[in-house]
Amino acid sequence: MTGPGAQKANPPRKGRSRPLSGDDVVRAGLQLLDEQGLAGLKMRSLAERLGTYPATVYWHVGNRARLLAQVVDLVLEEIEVPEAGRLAWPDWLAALAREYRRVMHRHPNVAGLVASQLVVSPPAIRLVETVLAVLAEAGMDGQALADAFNAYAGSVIGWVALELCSAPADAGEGWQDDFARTVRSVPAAEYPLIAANIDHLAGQAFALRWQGGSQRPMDEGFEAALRMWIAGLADLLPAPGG
Amino acid sequence: MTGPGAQKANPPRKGRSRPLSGDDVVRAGLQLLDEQGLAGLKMRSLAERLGTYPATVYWHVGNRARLLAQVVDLVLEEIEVPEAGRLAWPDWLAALAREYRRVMHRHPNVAGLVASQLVVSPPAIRLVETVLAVLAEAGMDGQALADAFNAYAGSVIGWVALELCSAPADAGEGWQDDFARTVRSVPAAEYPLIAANIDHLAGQAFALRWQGGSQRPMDEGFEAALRMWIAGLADLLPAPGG
DNA sequence: ACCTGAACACCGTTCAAGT
DNA sequence: ACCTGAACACCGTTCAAGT
Repeated sequence: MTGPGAQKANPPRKGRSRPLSGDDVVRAGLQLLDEQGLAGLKMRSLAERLGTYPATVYWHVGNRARLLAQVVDLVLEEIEVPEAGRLAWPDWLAALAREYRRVMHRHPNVAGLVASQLVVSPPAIRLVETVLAVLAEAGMDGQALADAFNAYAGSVIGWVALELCSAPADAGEGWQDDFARTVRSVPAAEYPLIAANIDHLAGQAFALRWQGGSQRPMDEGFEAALRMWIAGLADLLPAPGG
Repeated sequence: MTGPGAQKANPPRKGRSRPLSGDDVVRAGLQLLDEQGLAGLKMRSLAERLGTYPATVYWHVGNRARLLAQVVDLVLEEIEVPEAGRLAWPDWLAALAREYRRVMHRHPNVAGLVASQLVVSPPAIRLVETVLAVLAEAGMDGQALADAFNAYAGSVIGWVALELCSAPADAGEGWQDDFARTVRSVPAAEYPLIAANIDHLAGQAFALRWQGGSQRPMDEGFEAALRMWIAGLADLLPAPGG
């Protein structure tokens, strides 16, 4: 009765010769995350997209939390680490930060996951080692090295996660316009500096914008933050004469 | 049959004279979030704790997303802004960052929410104004002011969110020990710098730790990051001669 | 080893009705 | 205005069984 030509592909079925692999599932999960957001990445939807049943997805990835961790790893592997030795350490750290941000902008919904999970995974560890190598070359060592790494990594990852946060799913149509109006009409008496600089702040500053960084990238803001981090790192270096 | 003395308070009922207010609900929501985590903050649990029905909670706060936003605001209001004019701008910015972190450590599960939501709310805007005032006093203006604000705020909020991220709920008992062992035994051939500095990194550096900042605060790491941010901000200032 | 088919428990949300 | 009682839709997860 359920003959060929199922137009809607509603019953899970698909021309597949090779059996499904864990990698297939994770890759499809990333696609779904990119297209539909974190809430849209449902085990059921994923199964449907793969032409199987939920239990099959579970067989391959364990559960949703593990799937998300693997998706994060997949994205971290997209990061192309700058060549060592060709750049001075400030330029190298800047280049890696830009590359990290570039990859996260390709997968905006992953940025928050990186920041919210306690990831200890091969792709992450590999990145750590390369950053440590550069900081060590700059003259860092021991506790200072660890501190500098945490300061740099935490700033970059955290800042980009903040940039790429998204609007509440709850929000209706006119929501953005409403907020834009609200922000643009803050009372100058109460908030003189916001009012005086409103053209540089409205829609562009944290807590005063109504679009995530995916809709409206904060390119100049990131470059300024990058200058700040790099200049500040130089300050953490042991005195040259030391 | 269901006489008095319901020992378990299982059926929602509670001695309450005053009707429930929206604030009551939000405050109870924060309590639940602090005690049980984000996944534990369920509309049903919240209703039970308040001695009512889920629909009552919805009547007061709309839906879960709006509840979370209000909880964030409640926490932001705990922040005690340092007095203006008594501190030089670098010290004032450092004091505010420490105070922000202190409040977030009181409510570790809120730190990630601040970073993941596009909040535009009165408590947030008030904080923005005070930071802008200090940056302006330091000599910032216009686009540079906005950039410096974003660099500072994004770094502080992002870094603390990263520090306070939590372990996957999925993790079993021996999970932390397993990870500790894995990290402590990274092959020195592949990861020479991690191996060489393992005592300063294991359990303390991003991507190499197995506890969130709530279990193991990164006090020194934060102070180092703070030095980096402040020193870097000075670098963003217009030249004194300008 | 890999997949099917169906079910369970649970949670956000809503609705009609009460006071 | 504020609350009750019950229901709906949906989603993560599991289980027994197939090949």
